[in-house]
Order: sequence, then structure tokens, then C-alpha cells
Amino acid sequence: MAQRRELMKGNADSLLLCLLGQQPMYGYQIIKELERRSQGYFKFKEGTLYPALHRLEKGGLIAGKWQRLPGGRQRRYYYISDKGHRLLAVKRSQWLDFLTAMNLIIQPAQT
Amino acid sequence: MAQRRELMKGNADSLLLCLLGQQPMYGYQIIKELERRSQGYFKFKEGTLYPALHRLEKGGLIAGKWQRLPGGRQRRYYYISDKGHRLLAVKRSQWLDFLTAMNLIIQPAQT
DNA sequence: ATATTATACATAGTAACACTAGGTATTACG
DNA sequence: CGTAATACCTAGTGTTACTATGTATAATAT
Repeated sequence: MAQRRELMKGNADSLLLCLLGQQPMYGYQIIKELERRSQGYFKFKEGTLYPALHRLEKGGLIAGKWQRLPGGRQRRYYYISDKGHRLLAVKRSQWLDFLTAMNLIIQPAQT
Repeated sequence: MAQRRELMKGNADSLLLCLLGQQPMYGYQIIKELERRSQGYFKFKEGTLYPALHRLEKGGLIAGKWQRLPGGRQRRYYYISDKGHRLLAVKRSQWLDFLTAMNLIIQPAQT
């Protein structure tokens, strides 16, 4: 859906920070969790998620730590940083501002 | 604001269709009107607006008609088409779906 | 008279980023 | 033993908002 792709822009990071702000998670889990919580709406592709996580890590907003599972499989858990928490607060208020402005224009048809 | 740029993605067309769905307007007027109605939030750049209008026109969603003013100045008024009206309805419901999904994730911090 | 601002349209190039499509590797199920 | 699920990664593509710039007229200011 080209639609959904564009609507996502600028919000992917907010969603990730929001999830990680509640608890550390690894990539695959984030994809499943976003889909579950949004009741199927958000279906992040790996090509979206991993670059985004790396971007956030490079920016010091989250930190990834490898964890080895019994079988030998690797998981990379991401932890939000203080900086990440602060950005999350900013992003949240930006989202509210945007939503408010949108609603001023896109009101349902008539009044 | 890099923020605002990304939030805009995919919504510019919706906003334009929404305005033109109410009455025909010309480019410059659209910029001013969006800013006024959003209480200063939306400040469309010309490099955003005109390509978007041309895109919508090429897609048959709006139609532009030149109109000559007394002084000799030209204005290009844009009229929404039936197809445009239909897309507007779709876009509106897509926006609501997106908003709903976002709210499921981005709830204000605590409960 | 002249300079600046507002009006009005246009486009070539840039940056950002979600996604496509491909890859590697382990574990579980049929 | 093949397939699906789990789990990570990245090079390349496409879309699009924006920057910067150009043209031209009308109104206002100096």
C-alpha cells in the first residue's frame, strides 16, 4: 500500500521509541508487537525496521545488546536511553500538534 | 523543521483535495488558506504546492483553469473532479484508520 | 522615481526514508 | 527432509517535501 507507506513517514521512529520506552525489545518482537497493538494495522517490513533501529542507535537514542539464547541463536535487544526518552516526549507533542492541525482541515464533510 | 517535512508525507494531497473539495482556489490562495485554517501550522512551500497540484491534475483529480485578472495578471484556479471527490473520501477514511492505529500505540505516557 | 514587498506561477536538484528484494542462519513442524 | 517461523542484515528503488532559483506584475514605501 503506497498510501500507508507515506503516512508512516516520520512516525516510524516515534512508534519505535514509544514501544522501547515501555520495555526493551528485539527487532522481530517489535514487528509482531506493533502489529498486535495496532490490531493489524502496522506491519513493519524488515527493510524499514532494521535501518530505523540502526539510525536510532547511531543517534544515541537507543542501545542494542546482543543476547545469546540457549540454542545458540542471537537476539539484539534494544534499550531506550535518556536522550531517547526526551526525544519521545518531543515526538509525542509534535504528533499532537500535527494531529490538531490536520483535524482543523480534514473535518468530516459537513458540520 | 525536518520533523514537519516527514509528518507531511502522504497528507499534502489530502489537504489539497479537502480544500478544493469545498471551493475552487488558485495556488497562492491555497497556501494562505491552509496557513490560516491550521492557525499557522501548515506553511506550504511553493516547491511543495505546485508540483503537488500538477501531480493531482495529471491524475485527473483536479483541473486547472487560467483566469485573467483586470490588470493582466494570470491566476490558475483548480477545480476538484468527481474522481477527486471519491479519492478525498478514501483519503479521509485512511487518515482516520491511521490516526486510530497511531493512538493505540502513542497513548500519552501513563494511564 | 525607485526600491521593496506581496502576489502569482514554475522547475531543477536534494534529502529523507519506507519499502523491495535479496542474503545468512537457526529452530520447529509435518 | 522440506517448509515455515524465527532472527538478523543491507544494497538499491521510488516517492515526495523541500531548497533554491527564476520570471513577472501590482502595491507600498522611501
